[in-house]
Amino acid sequence: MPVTIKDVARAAGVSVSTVSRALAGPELVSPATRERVQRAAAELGYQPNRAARGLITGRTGNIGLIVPDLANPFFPGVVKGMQARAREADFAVFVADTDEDPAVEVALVRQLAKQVDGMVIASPRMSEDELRAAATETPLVLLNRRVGRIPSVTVDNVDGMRQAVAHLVALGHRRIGYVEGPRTSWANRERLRGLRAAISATADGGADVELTVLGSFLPQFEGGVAAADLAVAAGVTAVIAYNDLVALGLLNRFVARGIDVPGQISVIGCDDIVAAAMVHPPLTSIALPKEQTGRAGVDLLLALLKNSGRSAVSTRRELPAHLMVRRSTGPAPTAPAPTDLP
Amino acid sequence: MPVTIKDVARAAGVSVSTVSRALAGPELVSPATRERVQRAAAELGYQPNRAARGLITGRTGNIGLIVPDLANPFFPGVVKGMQARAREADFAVFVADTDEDPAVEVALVRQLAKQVDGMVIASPRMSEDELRAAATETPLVLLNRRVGRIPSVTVDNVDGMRQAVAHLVALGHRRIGYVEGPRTSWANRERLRGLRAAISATADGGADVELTVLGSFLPQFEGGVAAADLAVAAGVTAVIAYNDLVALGLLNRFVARGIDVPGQISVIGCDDIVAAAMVHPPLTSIALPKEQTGRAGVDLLLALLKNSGRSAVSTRRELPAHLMVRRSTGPAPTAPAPTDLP
DNA sequence: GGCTAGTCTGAAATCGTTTGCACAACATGT
DNA sequence: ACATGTTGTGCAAACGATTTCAGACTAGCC
Repeated sequence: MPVTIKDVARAAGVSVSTVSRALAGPELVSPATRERVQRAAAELGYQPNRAARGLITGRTGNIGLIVPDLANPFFPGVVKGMQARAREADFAVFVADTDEDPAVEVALVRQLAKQVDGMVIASPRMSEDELRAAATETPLVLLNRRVGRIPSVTVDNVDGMRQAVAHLVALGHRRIGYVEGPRTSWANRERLRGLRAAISATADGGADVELTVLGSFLPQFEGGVAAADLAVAAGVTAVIAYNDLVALGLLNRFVARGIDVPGQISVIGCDDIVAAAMVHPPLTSIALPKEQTGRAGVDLLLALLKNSGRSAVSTRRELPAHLMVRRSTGPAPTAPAPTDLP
Repeated sequence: MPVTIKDVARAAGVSVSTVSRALAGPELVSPATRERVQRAAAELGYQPNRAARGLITGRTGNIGLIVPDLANPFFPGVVKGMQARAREADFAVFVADTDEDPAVEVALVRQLAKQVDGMVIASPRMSEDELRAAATETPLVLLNRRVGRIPSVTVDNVDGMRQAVAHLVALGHRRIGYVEGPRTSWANRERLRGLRAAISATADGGADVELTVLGSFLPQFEGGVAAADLAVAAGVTAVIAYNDLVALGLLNRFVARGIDVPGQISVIGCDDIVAAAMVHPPLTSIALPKEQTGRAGVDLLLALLKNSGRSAVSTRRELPAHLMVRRSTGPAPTAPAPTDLP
């Protein structure tokens, strides 16, 4: 029932090899036959059988994406970007979710590797060695993380933090808290580094800005809820959270305790997930270009596949972050720090 | 480099046919050789080449999932469920996002159909005829929608609404609003139907409960923001929204206008997305079993594939909904309706 | 012991495509 | 005219599995 290359060959009055060539490399056949073949193929609605092609070329036409948790609103954006770009290049995308479990992650990479030409993996959890090992087995692009010479797409966390700090300092904040995510997270370390750099880059060399690091906490809503009280106890006037989920947890707990945001304490998140704009007050957040991250990941992977293993020309992409200022940040309170509140 | 069936055959001292049989149907070979072959396969780490298998069997081992918008937090849950169930059955899942565009949807179904053995589609937008047509071309399971005899997984929206109405009525509410989603959405019609049924099922036959239908609105945050003022103007004491995104929009606008929730007006959403529990006040919502929906979708599809087209035994699954009561609903205000407020 | 039935196994065909090789046709340079 | 390239095309061999068919062997029965 399905139309094969033979049908096209018969219809065009040529051999199957000619059909194959006419459709693959336009240079390999005469213009006349190419035309004839292409018309025949179009008329019959011919679609090459991917299994057959894959069998001989050794390629699947698929790429894999591994994310720790699809329910984290950061990732759907990335998936969308990947989809779009992959479709343009006639690739299909397998998405796999590891439920934040590094063991599952490793197993999944193994399993998926057989079914795809390469994979993009957003994995804060896997160890560097495991990643390096995986990278030797299959073309690999890392998202939001750098390990050795493995191609990666990252966001300029340091600059994002610079913007956040500049914003807070301009508002008069001098006692800033940072709620850490998982210590093993590359992004977490990077953000902390950026934070410190940003502070020492302020007007007075950062002398009068005090940074309190809290954590680490789970990168989820509950983590933020748990961290909120510590932030209050620490007497900071502004908190920057590892990500938006944590920031929402903070916000939630502050409201529950009757602490005014941003009147008494300002909150900044990271990722700019959709929910950030939906809460009250709307959350100021460091926006990461999610879709672009996905697209760039595919781009790098495609380049990698083209060079079939040798390191691509541009093996790293760093994307800009930018601060979305909303209502959860405001002037620092002049009154005593919220320590002595209910 | 990769280990093929030949390698296993050589290692086990048998022919490739025997290896194939030993691994596929344990009954087809003698226990002794089966044992030998299986050990050899395990030792070599043999993984059958899916392209080769697909070429001869005509199956890909993949299934497709089409969703309107991955950024809608309802879907990641569904994806997770599908993933999990599909992996158990040794299938891989292609996920495609249509950006809420019915045209893209149709094109995508066509394209994807060639690459998968069947697909699960959550499509409020495609027309019934298009869906019927698609169903003849490839095994298909519908999510949250029923069309003719196409297998489907739905949630008991009617019962969900019954619970919501019972909850509100018990709290003393008599003037209830419903914010409609897209009129073309099957789920929207179903929910409205359930709502009406639930009201006429109340103690007094629904005589003193008044339902105001508002809309329709986009099934997104902005839709809720837009609907909020209408709800206030209509003088209802409780609003049920088409989904949680809309409900969050309502909540947001109410807070912005200084209207107390649930003091002056109660809000109920639908879907129970993660963000529902993260806002203030936490949103009462009709929870749909997202992961289970995904799993059930795969189950039905697998059954469909086994019967290779003929209608499966159980061609429909209806899953229960249940109301998650949180803080956005409370006793109806005894004071005059909020109409005459700022 | 010979015939039949049953159980296991292997050889070979097959799926639809790509690609190395050979060959034909024709143009080019001498 | 002949060797030499160049260009376009077809034949046939892969790729790695499944599956049909037939053969080998064992066992059972008269």
